[in-house]
Amino acid sequence: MPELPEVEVVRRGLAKWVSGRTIDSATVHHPRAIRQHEGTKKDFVTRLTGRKVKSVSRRGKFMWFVLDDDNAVVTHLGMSGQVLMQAPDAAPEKHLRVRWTFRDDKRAMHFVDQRTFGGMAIEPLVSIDYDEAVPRSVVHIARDPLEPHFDQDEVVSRMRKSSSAIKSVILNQNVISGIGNIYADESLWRAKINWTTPANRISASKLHDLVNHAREVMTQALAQGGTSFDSLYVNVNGESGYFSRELDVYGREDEPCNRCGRLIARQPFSGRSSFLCARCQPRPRSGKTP
DNA sequence: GTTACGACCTGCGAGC
DNA sequence: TGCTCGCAGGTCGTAA
Repeated sequence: MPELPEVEVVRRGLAKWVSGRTIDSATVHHPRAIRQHEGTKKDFVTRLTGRKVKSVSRRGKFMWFVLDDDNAVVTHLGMSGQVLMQAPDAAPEKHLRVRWTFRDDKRAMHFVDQRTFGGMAIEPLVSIDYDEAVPRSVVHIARDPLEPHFDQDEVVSRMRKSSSAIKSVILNQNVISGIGNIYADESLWRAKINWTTPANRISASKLHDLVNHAREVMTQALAQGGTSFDSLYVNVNGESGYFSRELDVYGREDEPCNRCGRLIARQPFSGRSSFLCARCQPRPRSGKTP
């Protein structure tokens, strides 16, 4: 499941392969892959043909190709999206959704997505602060902890205004971006916070601690190429990351806690799962457990 | 304005 | 062996 480290691995790979190259053709193999694009499939293809890719940027889990006409191709990997650089004559993958070829006839770009939660859309770039520009649909996404202008004091302040469970708050991409289910559980374990704790009942220093752990765990994951549980996440060369071996709680139900030895528990959370150590991360005293 | 929850989607494994 | 069902989960829209 691609979260910030996995998307950044893909972005770095793409930056090497496509920056400065001119798109020769674009093919849409599944309409759902461009459902966020405001124009038609023909419009998507026409507007890409002949455009040069200047660079590849990212905020949180959103990534975009900056084109030479001041538009951007916003790309979200969803749950199962992959961007692969393939030989021009490579056979199409079973779940190939969008394909670009380039005028230099070197490797083509394949957007592959089994569950089609991801997608691509061409959008204008909008100027924001610090002389930066982001695609229109990314304006509402908060800065992620790896960005140079990430304002941690402001993020903690926003967190403390919410009465929601802290896990819901750190998964809210409008508050802090890039964190998904895996790194949320890992950060909360490192900070010794129970995921059900209302955010406004956690001290500012503890929330700073949590954000620092989130930054730390995602930086470590990035250094190891991201977290791969199966073939659903790979880099642009089709290679898996290795951080799943370092996870302390996520996916480790009934295994001993690396800190205290108590068995890791799995709890339902909004239709999905939360993993935690009940000893290291005790429930809030008078809080209600969902 | 804030919060909670369902819908979207496909492959895989468990259970029958 | 083959079928059904639950699970995985990021984002968005809607309801409360």
